[in-house]
Amino acid sequence: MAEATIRDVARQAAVSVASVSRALNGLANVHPDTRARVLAAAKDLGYVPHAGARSLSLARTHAIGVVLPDLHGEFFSELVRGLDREASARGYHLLLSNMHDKGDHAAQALRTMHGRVDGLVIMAPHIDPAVIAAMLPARLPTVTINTPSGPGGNALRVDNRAGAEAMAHHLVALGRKRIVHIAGPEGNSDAQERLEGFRAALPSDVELQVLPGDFSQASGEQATEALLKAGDAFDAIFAANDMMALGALQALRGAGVAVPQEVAVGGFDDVPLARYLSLTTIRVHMTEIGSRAAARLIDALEVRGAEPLHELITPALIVRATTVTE
Amino acid sequence: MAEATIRDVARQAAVSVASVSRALNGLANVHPDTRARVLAAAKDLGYVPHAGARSLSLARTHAIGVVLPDLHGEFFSELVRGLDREASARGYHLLLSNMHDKGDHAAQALRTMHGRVDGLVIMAPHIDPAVIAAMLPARLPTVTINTPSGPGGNALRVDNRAGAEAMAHHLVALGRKRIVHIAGPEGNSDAQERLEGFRAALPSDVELQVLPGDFSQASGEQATEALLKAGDAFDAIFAANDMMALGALQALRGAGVAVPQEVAVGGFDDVPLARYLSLTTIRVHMTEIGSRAAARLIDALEVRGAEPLHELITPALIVRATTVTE
DNA sequence: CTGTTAGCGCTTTCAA
DNA sequence: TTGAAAGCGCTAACAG
Repeated sequence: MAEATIRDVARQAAVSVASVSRALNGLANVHPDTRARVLAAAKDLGYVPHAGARSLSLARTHAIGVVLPDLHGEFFSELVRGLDREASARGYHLLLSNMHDKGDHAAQALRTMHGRVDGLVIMAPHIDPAVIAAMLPARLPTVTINTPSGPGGNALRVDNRAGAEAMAHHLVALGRKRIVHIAGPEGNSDAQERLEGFRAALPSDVELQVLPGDFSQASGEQATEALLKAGDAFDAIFAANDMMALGALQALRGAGVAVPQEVAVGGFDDVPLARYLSLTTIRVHMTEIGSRAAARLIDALEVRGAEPLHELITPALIVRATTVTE
Repeated sequence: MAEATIRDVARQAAVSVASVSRALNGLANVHPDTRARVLAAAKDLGYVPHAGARSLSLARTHAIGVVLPDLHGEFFSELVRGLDREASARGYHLLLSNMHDKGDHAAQALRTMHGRVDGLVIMAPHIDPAVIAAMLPARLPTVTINTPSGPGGNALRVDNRAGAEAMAHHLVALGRKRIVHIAGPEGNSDAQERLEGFRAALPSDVELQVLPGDFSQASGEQATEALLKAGDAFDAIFAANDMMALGALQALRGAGVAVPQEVAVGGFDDVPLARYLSLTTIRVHMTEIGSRAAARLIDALEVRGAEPLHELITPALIVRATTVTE
């Protein structure tokens, strides 16, 4: 026996499919008796509406597509949690699609979302906005997260610049004069903005040395080890993200360098690990970003004439033991 | 102008919709010229197939539903990453649905998946399997993860018992005689199995004290503090998961108790934090579990006559600095 | 209040 | 090799 359809219910209740649809969807114009019969028949047959068919008919899926790069664990789950919280509260599902591969596979993934979702949340700090725009399935409402986009469309962005500035002011206020920045990957706009904001906020009497990194803990460790070997003097490290800062911390510890007495260390993101290890950092609340993104998208979907909006989220400086002693 | 449909393409290419369908899906029986015209027209119009309509027609969505409880961050992302890796490699999407609420909302979430997904991966260590079975949308292929299910249907389970036994043997081999177990939540089958396996593996000359916990770091910390206050002697703590073990560690450190000299500490899960903090634990590789679950489900979906299978995954003991000195 | 019917966009017999 | 048409399961006019 196949799944019961609306027609089976109609037959069993001896009414038309239209009445079943109306009864089940709680429309007003249904006689109580009819409704009762329909409900009974539906329960009897274990009828479950076919969401796919419903979507096709309504041109509404109540699902939102989520396209993410291969995020570090904590980031990923916090972001998805935020998205899910808002989405499910408002009756939407999440359709996930990691964008690990290069452009080609990603474009493919995006295309297959057409007709499955009502809108898209897309995060791509490492991809040219023009490329993204080109892949987008036509007029699908979209909100981007941390994408270096021009105007037009909804966008949520972390104010990396402001965050990095806050870190700069903090380190300078501590009297640090020879500061090292471990940068993120080249093409990454977050990384770029953090570096620029940091550099711009340093007074001229502070030396800044920039080392390459790739956001991985290992790269932070290596950069720091190289630094130590080179014998250059420095009194602070600001890594473009927490994982690299933790790597730096490890290298310093291994070399017997006192933190924060000799070298202060700051990161960016405030991953759970950072709190645990008392790392001074810039807090980026991914859960909140996720729910805001979902909220904005759903608003755009449901509220007619919702204006596209660019929202800049200012992250907060969290001072912990890697920059100050108690 | 609305989205181009297959009909627009047909008109533009001056062929029937059937030919468009055949051409676009790469069927053999299409004249090269026709195919070329269709491809040109499709590209010209920016045509993207409507996945929803396609699904309805094929009775195949190429999506798998994922129903999870509110997992701790690292768990969640690792599991989802594993699922996604396998799913996207085999051309499937993931439709997420967190099961935070009690049964009612969860059942609702499950129902709305009917007609949107081809199968379900469901994880619910805290819910009665009978309840789950009752909510399942009819004959939807399903694989359960760590669900205390009876036979029937696909199931992946971590061998909690074996893991806990390994920990017991390890602690006993270290000569520990007064061991404390901080347990997980009452209704949770993982927690239960870990306790049972642990208890069963301890020789009679070892004292075991069981304290309640709820898998949160705070509960591990509190339990340990209470223990210290009570003044009972103990030389090892085995927490039912890593987060509680970390809480215990913190409490011990705060009280100036030497780990592992005075008290050895073990956890369960091997979350990233555990590695970082050198916690002895039992490794549960969630990424692998995720991809295996997806693989099994897709096999069941695509391979005719794939036998339902119960797979027991044995986790490994990872010895680190909280139980042995180097 | 209820039933009939025409789609939603696509695939797939079945004939030609 | 192609086209016409039925149909996937549901909703929404439009008549009664």
